[in-house]
Amino acid sequence: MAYTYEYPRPSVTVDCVVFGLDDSADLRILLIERADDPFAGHWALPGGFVDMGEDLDLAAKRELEEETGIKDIFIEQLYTFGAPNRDPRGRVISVAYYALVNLSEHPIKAASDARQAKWFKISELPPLAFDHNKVLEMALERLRAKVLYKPIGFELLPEKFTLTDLQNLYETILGQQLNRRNFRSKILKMGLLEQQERQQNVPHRPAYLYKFNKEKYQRLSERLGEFIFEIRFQPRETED
Amino acid sequence: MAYTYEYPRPSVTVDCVVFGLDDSADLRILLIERADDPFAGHWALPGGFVDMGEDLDLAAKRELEEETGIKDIFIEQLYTFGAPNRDPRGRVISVAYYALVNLSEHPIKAASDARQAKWFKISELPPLAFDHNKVLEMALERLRAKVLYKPIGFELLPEKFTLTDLQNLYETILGQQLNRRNFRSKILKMGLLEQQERQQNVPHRPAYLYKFNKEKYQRLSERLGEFIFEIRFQPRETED
DNA sequence: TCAAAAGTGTTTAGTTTACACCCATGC
DNA sequence: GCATGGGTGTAAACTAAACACTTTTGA
Repeated sequence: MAYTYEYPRPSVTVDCVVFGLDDSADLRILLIERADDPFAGHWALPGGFVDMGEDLDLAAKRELEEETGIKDIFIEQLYTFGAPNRDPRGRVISVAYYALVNLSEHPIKAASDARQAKWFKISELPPLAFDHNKVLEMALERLRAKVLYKPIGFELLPEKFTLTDLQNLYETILGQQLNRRNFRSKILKMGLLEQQERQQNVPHRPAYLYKFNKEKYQRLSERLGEFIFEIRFQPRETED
Repeated sequence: MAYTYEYPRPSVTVDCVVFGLDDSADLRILLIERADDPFAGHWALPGGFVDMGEDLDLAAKRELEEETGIKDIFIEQLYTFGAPNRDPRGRVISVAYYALVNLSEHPIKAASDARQAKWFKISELPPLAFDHNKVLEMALERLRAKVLYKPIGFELLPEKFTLTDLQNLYETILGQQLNRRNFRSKILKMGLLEQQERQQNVPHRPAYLYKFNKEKYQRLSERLGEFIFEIRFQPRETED
């Protein structure tokens, strides 16, 4: 069956930049190996064509699940890329999303269509298909900026985590070391973390686990607007 | 001439939320009256179909100029709206932009195709065509959030402005009164404003005019990252 | 001389930074 | 008992908020 229109139309795709944190608190990105041309054999962001009648967000979630088995995660629209020649097949406009996932609780499955999916360290990325390097770049920027004023970092951690886990997360994403004492004070003073039981079986003093109280955050942010959650550390300027 | 594809394709449009400040520092939005169905006679955001081979940003700028005569302004992608039934003509995905313009220096021209364009006060908006109310809502949110940490407010002012103009702008956008003394200290301490000559012919003590030094801002923000420019006033919490 | 807005100094409270010592556990 | 991270108290520097008086101009 064919579809005919009076004016030419672009294709529309969705692409997802999926971030995860590995055991050593390194940031990773989920990529799939393309089976077909263009860019067969290259690594690319998971994604695909939007169905007619399908909402964009749903298309992003569907493609992600089809290609990697991952579902029920934090996902948000990033930006729409529409440079005329970004796809050699013709005019393809891509609505990009970024997603945050807890690596340990969302193992990737073999993709249904035999394309393999793999977590790459941010520091060891292969060259990507299409303009996906640019998309990824922008997603990283967004993540770094947003993590400073929205509590989205928790999406990368399991439900219960230690303050050290959380600090490692911020240090990884922001690419800077933070003072332990001050980090803890700042985070706890917000009153959004709930202390749980202690860790078990660690070869050192066991840390308390914490849960992020999302409901409380949402209640407060409705009442108070932005910046209930703000993590920022500006080292004091040293004299020249 | 007709275009035939193997799979159905959506149409892609761009829509622009254009903000301006009027003489009494009220925020206004530029709307056009639709000539044709759907929503003939209704007010809508300026916008239209993206040409094949045309970059999205360019499409937004082109449509804006065609419909309102406005060009060479600050414009940035906002969000892509793609709910399956947002347009009665079929599947239409709209990449929304928002723009900031200095109302006095960019008068609107009669639109080429006789549709009229008009500046509406934010508080006196008509019901809009399609999902444009939602788009506008999101643009406002973005503007309110972004003005706190990026110096985009200056785009709404003429090149030279008084500190009172600037303060009025922030009070309008944020919807809250600010302390004059603290506002001035904060803004001037950043070192990004350059004092010019004084106002003339005002029936009170003439204020100094200032220019925003964009180059200096860009240099600093490259070196120092986010938050060189930060306007925030949090009234101290009162005891209950 | 009056109205209207411009411009500034200072106190106080609160926050952020920087720093160093003790604690609990498994091996 | 020792290695490993966990946990905390506090002084000093800085920043933000709140407040009220003086200045300059045109009418």
